[in-house]
Amino acid sequence: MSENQKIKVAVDAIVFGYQNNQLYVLLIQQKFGTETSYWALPGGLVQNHESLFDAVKRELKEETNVEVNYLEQLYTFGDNINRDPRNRVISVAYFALVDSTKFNIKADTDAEKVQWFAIDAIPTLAFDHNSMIENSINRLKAKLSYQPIGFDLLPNKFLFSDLENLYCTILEKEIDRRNFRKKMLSFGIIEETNQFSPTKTGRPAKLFQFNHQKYNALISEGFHFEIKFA
Amino acid sequence: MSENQKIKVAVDAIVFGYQNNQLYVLLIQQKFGTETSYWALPGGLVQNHESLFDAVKRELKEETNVEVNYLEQLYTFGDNINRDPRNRVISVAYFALVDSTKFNIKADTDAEKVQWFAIDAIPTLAFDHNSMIENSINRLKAKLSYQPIGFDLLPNKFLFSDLENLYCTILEKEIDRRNFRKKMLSFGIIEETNQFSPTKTGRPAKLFQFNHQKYNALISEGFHFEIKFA
DNA sequence: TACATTTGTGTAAATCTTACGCATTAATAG
DNA sequence: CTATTAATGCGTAAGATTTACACAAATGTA
Repeated sequence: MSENQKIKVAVDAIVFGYQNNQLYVLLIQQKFGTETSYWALPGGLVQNHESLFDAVKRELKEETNVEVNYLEQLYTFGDNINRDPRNRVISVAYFALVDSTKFNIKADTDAEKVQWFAIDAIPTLAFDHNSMIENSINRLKAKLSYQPIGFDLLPNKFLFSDLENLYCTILEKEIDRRNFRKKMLSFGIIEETNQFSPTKTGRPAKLFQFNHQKYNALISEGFHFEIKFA
Repeated sequence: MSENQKIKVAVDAIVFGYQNNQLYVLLIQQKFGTETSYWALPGGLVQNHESLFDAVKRELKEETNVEVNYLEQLYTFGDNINRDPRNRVISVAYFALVDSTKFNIKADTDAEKVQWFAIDAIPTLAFDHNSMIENSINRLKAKLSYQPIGFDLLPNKFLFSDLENLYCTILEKEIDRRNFRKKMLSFGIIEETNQFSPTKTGRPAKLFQFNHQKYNALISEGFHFEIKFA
């Protein structure tokens, strides 16, 4: 029983972005390794004296040049003991949300290519990365209803219609515009700016922004965000 | 950067039980290791060709003689790189719910002692196990409202008043008995048996049971359990 | 036989959710 | 410069859910 443990620990990041009414995932193609011909999630082995959290952030920066807004541990994949053909590797997956318009993704040290993939056009990936993504989409969907994380996918200032579309798109549901707006505003965590958007057509729209402080204050009073749809 | 990775992978189990209107956690005292004087969560290193899930179940069985009802991955603790003074160890924590009346806990191969501790009387534990427990209590509280997992802490057949007390105790809230019952029954996942309880005093109470099949059927139709309190 | 104790049940008020349509603003085309 | 198009912004009534609340029924015990 006490043979030496030879399990490797990796981290992987599922980074979501949102643009043009579509949800995207950030993928890379590795320079080295056994599966260089497949696209894969950014990630890699954890260093001996590095926290898991730091490891994901490092890998992301190194491989894609992205720095994240919202990062959360998703799940540790370690039940399929052959998930990586080289060694026994368990992977701690993190999921992240970013404003994808803000980044200049570029393949760096360890990656050959980096690219945003629309989530309904993801190819077959290395290892078990497809199922990791599945998994995190479910988490994202669930969280969207009970934590105000949609904002992390949007620019700082956004249109109400963008926010609404984001919810529609990700949850794959129709939403009543009036009820959505009423509910969202009722929390008091979104404030209007006095800027207007450069819309292409139709009545110009106010830009709104999420008020983190207000939200944190509410949270500490026991407030619980929740938004649902028919 | 590419020095050999020397990180060990462990699993730990936070096993909850419920008795006498109190929530309990199962703890052991280790026979070997650096922290034999502290109580600790059952757990240990994962074997090379064993899934994480199998590892927890094995450790639990070996150390405490408990086999679980409900087992779920909680979180992977790996940010505090000195959490175990011997080596860099990351631990994948699982949380479990059992009907504690059903088990005959006994210290086995690797454990010196095993004991249920009421959660408001937990001593200072080995490693970062206190915070793991904190963490899982929060998860338990949250889950209780949106998954019917309370039943896993109770015997197969239970009194409505037990179920109610369980919710009160864990959530630390007052609950209106009538509304609770009405709501719970409205889901149609609990059925009454025709047995009555051996209560010590007062009107005898019907025994109820959770109908797993019914619940699964509902789930696959998109049903979402949810029970909240003022 | 009355008392203590616990189970079992219904209803009205208040709150939250849903459904739904029209006026406003600006750009564009005629 | 006027009419058209496209999007924003707003309110109300009906329905559903949640909350608050009290008394009768069944048993054991003194």
